[in-house]
This record gives sequence, structure tokens and C-alpha cells, in this order.
Amino acid sequence: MLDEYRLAYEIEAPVNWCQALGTVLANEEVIDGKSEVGGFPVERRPMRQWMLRITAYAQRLLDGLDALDWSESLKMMQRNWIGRSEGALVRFAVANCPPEVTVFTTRPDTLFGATYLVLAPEHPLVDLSAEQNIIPAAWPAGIPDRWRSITGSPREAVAAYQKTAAARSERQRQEDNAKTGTFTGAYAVNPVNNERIPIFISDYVLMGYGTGAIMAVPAHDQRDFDFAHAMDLPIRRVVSAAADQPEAGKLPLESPGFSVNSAQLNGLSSAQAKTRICELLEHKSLGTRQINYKIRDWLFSRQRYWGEPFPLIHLPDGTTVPLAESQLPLTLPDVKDFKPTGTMEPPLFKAADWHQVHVLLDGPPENLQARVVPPGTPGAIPARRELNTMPQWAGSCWYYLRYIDPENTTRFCDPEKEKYWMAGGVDLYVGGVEHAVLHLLYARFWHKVLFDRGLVSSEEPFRKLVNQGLILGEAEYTVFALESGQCVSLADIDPEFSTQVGEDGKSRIISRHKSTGALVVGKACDPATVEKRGDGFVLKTDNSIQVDARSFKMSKSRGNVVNPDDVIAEYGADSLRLFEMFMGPLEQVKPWSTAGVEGVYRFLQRVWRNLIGGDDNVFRVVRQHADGKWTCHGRELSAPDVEVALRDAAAILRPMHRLIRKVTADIDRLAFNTAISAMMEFNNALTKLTFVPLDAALNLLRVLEPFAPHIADELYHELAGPDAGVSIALLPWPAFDERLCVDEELDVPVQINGKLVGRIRIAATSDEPEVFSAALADPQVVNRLAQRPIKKKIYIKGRMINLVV
RNA sequence: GCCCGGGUGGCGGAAUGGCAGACGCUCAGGACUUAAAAUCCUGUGACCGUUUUCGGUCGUGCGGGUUCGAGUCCCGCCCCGGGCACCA
Repeated sequence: MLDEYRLAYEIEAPVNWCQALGTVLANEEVIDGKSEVGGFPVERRPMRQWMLRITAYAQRLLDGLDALDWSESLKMMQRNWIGRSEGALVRFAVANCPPEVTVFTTRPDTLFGATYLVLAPEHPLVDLSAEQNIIPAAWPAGIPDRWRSITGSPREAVAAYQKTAAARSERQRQEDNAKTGTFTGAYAVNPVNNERIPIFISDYVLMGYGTGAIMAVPAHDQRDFDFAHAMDLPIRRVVSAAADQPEAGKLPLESPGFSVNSAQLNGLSSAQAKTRICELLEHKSLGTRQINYKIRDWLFSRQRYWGEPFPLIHLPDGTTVPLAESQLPLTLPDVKDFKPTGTMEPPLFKAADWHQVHVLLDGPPENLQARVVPPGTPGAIPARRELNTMPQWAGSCWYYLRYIDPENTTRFCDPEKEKYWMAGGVDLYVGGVEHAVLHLLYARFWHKVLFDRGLVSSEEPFRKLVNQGLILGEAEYTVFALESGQCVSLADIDPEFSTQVGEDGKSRIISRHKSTGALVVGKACDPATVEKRGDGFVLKTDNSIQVDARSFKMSKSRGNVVNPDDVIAEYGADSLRLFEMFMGPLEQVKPWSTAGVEGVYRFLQRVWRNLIGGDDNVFRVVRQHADGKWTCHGRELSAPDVEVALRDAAAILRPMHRLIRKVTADIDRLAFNTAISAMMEFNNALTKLTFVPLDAALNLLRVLEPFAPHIADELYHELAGPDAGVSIALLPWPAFDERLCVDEELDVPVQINGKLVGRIRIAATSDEPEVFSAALADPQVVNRLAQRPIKKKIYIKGRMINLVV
């Protein structure tokens, strides 16, 4: 319960029904009138469904974003979805008719410019079957013809328009911005100047937002402006862009300015006028300040088998009570057929022996619980289980909490463990941006509910969030051709491509020839047949033909899907994993490259060969024992070999410390690609050695382990033998010595006036005067200076010398 | 239209205001091989000159600016990707 309202409630309302999926969907799961999963058409249908009152948390979901370490774009998506807007409710009396029309406006300062009202076609005050509607029996005298959509009575005109509007899907409404509507025959009275203004209905006003009614200010709103033009309605300027001229700024002027033609508001800035008019309206009880949100309640039931069943029992008297706690958790029944029924009934409807039950009611009247008992139990009444199930988001709203304490049988999670792991939210959460207004919004909502009930210690679930970039399909080159087969340059076709799915199920890119308008069809071409020319790519055989080069989102119809199982089968899971991290920055969108996987696969093979030898079984890892003896694969090294081993150990010492430092720092900043480069460089250095010191080998494996765990552990066991322990993953992370990360001698570049002229070799310990004298002694530098006097000397320690002449 | 993110070789990308192009892919040449694959070595931003080992000029989407020094900071554009959009 929240403010006397249940957080979960059942309501009969128009919902998003998707026939292809056989279920209803939440608003968040519908994109441009199609299902988010699969892209199937979605229609509005009235159904009785469960809702969660996420709107009650709208403001807190908005406020909570500020402190989160999430990308600005992701926060923006949530802010847009929640859609807070500040404004006022204003009540308009209807002439000769008892009901009032209440409108929501974010621009109450333009009230004097309201020259008509518009109601959504579904608005209750124009519902012809309702007792209290505002439609008069006959048209008022002298109205223009174009105000009426059809000849006939106002009731007929309204009914006709409602019918056309209902036939247009939301998608059609969005695509067609032309303004249509009809006069209702009724007039409203503008409360600030008592002017009689006509009331229209039009589908540019949506029933689902605000009050479903607007005051139209055509001078300061593009949509109202368009409608006023279509209906020949008066346009009255009430805002000027400049304080000192009454007519500044072209109409429609939507940006704030200074009030004009607005009686007591004249001269005020739009912001001041808003405050003043709200005070006035509130004083006269004509309106109130109001904050509106776009977000709607969350439709939480689905007609699917695979989902958590609701622990609810419907009683014969029509009431619904929770299942007895002793009978939780409620699990799905075993069924043979779990497919959608093809009707609007959920699949569980078919499990009659599961949902038809007998129950006993326990507990106080305001908190009844239903306990399922065998039929024939004295006092038992017949009842029915809830047939809908929860959406897939239900589990993802709390799994991160359950992971903390998965074996707990009495609570969802031990409070002590919750405090330890969740202090301030999950430390780092990595996920796709496609969850922006789905999982990431829902989970925040649940978490706040749990917080309010004292069940979790933080108000937000995910403190830091990183969106990994989408992996696109392999780069493709597309050449366009006419139906005759003649190739057309990219420059000669309309840059707006569209995609068409052919009879074979494959999609093709099509466009039109710029001058002739003829159809051109895109066709993939081999990368070997194109070359770079200027900003783009052209055919090698005909340089006048430009081709399109880009990567596309993987999709079945395009046929560019890469299945990770196939990659694993060919290169192994380590290679796949490693390559995904090597491709580039985590958050960036990047194209797939099978040749690239080959590259990291070769790297792993080189590591293997460096450490335990290849087919030739030449073992190279050497270890020094406590008694000073050196062995390689159990054999003692000869004296000359010991010399070599000592030299190799000295050569690899500093690179090894640098490797550990680099990987440690890069993991911290999630720069996995550069961490892997560092390992590759180190491994290349190992290749040049005759003998690989054991600690260099083990440290490489230890830092490689998080990236390629299987091969790292395998090699570790090979090298460490019986002392290996369970896994390299359990060994502590290696330490590095900052002093051993710097070479004893450095090459420092020398610039004259910012231009590179040479480089000098200095000891790492050299101070500034020593460096300058070394630089000025360098023949190359002396030559380039050509006797010119030095005005300024700049030395950036260990990195750069710049001499200004 | 509004709001984010991004433009660096043939490609993916690297670079606390300090040697642009690390690392990998691709391609070319060489070694090994009867041969091929695999592997190893060398080269691989563009242009120009000596045509050798070398030297020069230009170069991080475009145009300006700050600075001894700019891929990096500032101002103005262009292009690409993503999100939102009849929400009053």
C-alpha cells in the first residue's frame, strides 16, 4: 500500500496486445507500434490486467538519477521516458452546459491567447453514450463550413470523426501530421477574459496525456498554429520576443519572451507571467499548479507459460486474495503444451487441475489469505488461481539481490550480507543500452519499494553503470546496380536507403537513382575488389563507381549474424572472450571481424609455445633454486646456459614490472583492449629470449587469467607442477615495483621550436642541467641550431626537450 | 526539430597538453619446406627527392584561436551513430 493505494492493482483498460507473441506488453516494450522483441504489430485492446503503480515513484525515479554514475545519455533516456512537465490545470466553463473542461498547459502565461479548446476524440465529455456530454442538438448559427467534418448534426459530426480517429492506429497518427478535426457545436468561456471560444475535437490531442484536453494558443504553439490555419481560427499574439517591442519574433513563437495583449500580465517575462497567472487562478479557484508525467503504470501480467505465476486466488465472490505464505513459493505446473492458446486466454488456462482449487480462508478480514486444500475438506470453497504470469523483467528486478544469498530458505537475502555487498548499490553494472527504459527502470522501481519497506539498505540498485557497445556484423561493401545490371555510383543515388525483404527472406538495400528515379539494388561485394579513393571506396575495375562501406546491426534477415558457439567451436572460448575485449573500448559500437579472432588465437598459441614449447618440445622456462642451481624442465643448465639465463632474466625484469602495472591500471579503468596489447608486447619480448624465467612466465599467466582463464590455468598447472594448488585464479594479484618500471637509460626527443630534430640518450637519473648539456652537445642538434641564440629551454622530465630560438 | 555520443592509416584501434599511428588485422618480401599450410624474420600513413643505409614535406572531419608545443583545450561549421518527438 502507498498513500492508501495498492502498488499492484487489476484494471480493465486498453492494453498493448500482440497477436504474434500471444500476450500483452508493457508500454516500454512497444517501439513505434511494434513489439520490442521480434518487431510484431501491437494493437490496443481492452483487457483486465495487473498493473504496478510505477507512476507513484516517478519523481523519485527522476531525482535518483542525479547521483548515479551512469552515462548522461542513459539518464536522459530515463528522464525523457518519465517525462516530467510543470504547468497548470485550468478550468473552462462550458457555455449553457453544466460540465467544465479542465485542460493541462505548461504555458499558463499564454492563457489570454487561447482562442479555442481541443478535446481528444475519446474524451468523456464528448462521449455520446454518456449522460453528461457537451454536444448540443443543433449547430449554433453562423459557423464556418470548414469547422464541420460532415454535414449533419453536431452529434453526427462528432460520431463520424470519432470513428475515423479510432480507425487510425497510433502509428498512422504519428506519420501523418496533417491536422484534422471537427467543431463540437459547444463553446467554452476563457476564465481570464470571459471570451466565448469554440470547442473542437481532434486526434492531435491524446487522451492518455494530461487531461485529454488542451487550450489552444495558435500564436505560440506549432500544432495549434497548424490547426488554426486548417480551421480558419483566430491567432492572437500574447508573447513578444523583445521587452520593448510588442511584435518581435515570428509566429508561432514557442520560445519564452514577454507578455503582450494579456491585461495585467503585460510586460512580464514568460516565467514571471506563469507565476502571476497561477497565483491568480488559484486565488479565484479557476485552476491549480500541476506537475505531469508521461510515464504510465507498468502493465505487469503476460499471457505466457514461462514466467513467475502470481500467488493469488480468485474467490467466487469476485474478490482476490493472496495465497497463504506457507504455500510459497508457488511454482508452475508441469504441462505438456505451454504454447500460447491462440486466444487471449493465458496458457495456464489449459492446466485446469492446477488452477481449479479448493481453499480455506485464514487471517483477519482485512488481511485474508487463501490456503489450498484437498477437495472435500470441511469448509473449503472452490476458487481459481490467477492464470497470468509475470513478465521476464520480474526476475531481473531482484536477481542481483538473490545472488548475494542464493541458498537462503527463509528470506530473499540476509540483511547483513545485503549491507556488505549492496552498500550504495552494485559497484559496477555492465549492460546493454537496450535496457534503458526497461530493466534499468523497473529494477530501480522495485529497489525503491524494497527500500521503503526496509528490506534493502540503499535507495538505488546500480551505482555505476557501463553500457557495452553493440557488436555489429562484419564490415560490408555494397555496390548499387540498376535492374539491367549496370552499376551506379553511390554519388548518383538517393542517400536515403531502405531495406526490403525479398522472397528468399534475405533483406536487400534499395534506393532510387538521383536523376532518373530508377530503382537501384545494393549487392555485397568482395573487399578485395574495392579500394580507397578520396573519402570513400570505389570499384578497382571502375574508379567512377563509388560503393557504400559500413557495418550493420546483426540480423537474421541480413544474414550477418555471428554465432558465438561456432566461434568457440573453432577458436575456443578464451579466444572469443579475449577478442571481444581486444576489439576496442568497452562502450563503443564496433564491427565484428573473424580475422581479428584469428589474431588473438595466434597470440594465445604464441604464449603456449613460449612457455612450454611447441611441437618440437623445446622447453624454455627456467627456474633458479634455493641452492643457486638453474633447471629447465628438471634438467640442470650448463654453465654457459646459466650465463644466458641470467642475461635473459635481467632483460625481462623491467618489462615484467611494467606489464603488471599496465594491466592492473587498465583493468581499473575498464580499458581491456590496451591491457591485452601490453600482454602481447610482453609475450613478443619473451619470444626474443632463449630462456624464460619462471616468475616472468607466472606473472604473465596471472594477469592473463581474467581474460583467458582456461589456457592460463592449463599453462599454470604445467609450469607449477605438484605445488600448483587448485587454480591460478586463487593466487594473489601480483605486485609491481614502481622503480623497476623505468629503464635505466632513456631516449629523449629534442625539438627546436616544437619541431623534432633528434633524440639523445640519457641516464634515467639525469637532472635538468645534465639533460640540456647533453642535448646541446648532440651534433644533430648543434647542426640544426645553426648558431641561433636560445630564448627558452623546456624540459618535460623523461619525455621531451624543446629549445625555442 | 530537440538532446546525447563520435569522426585518427586499407580495417579495428593506441596516445596524463609533450616522439601521432602502440597492439592486432590486411597486404608485400624473405627464411624453413620437394611443395603447400603452419611458424619465424623484415617492411607496410601520404607525397617528394636520392632511388641505398638516407633526407625532406604534409598528415588525427573542415575553418579559426590559445600555447614553446594541440589528435587532446576554446570558438564556429560539416558529417556519422543513437535517443526523443502531435506529450500541450
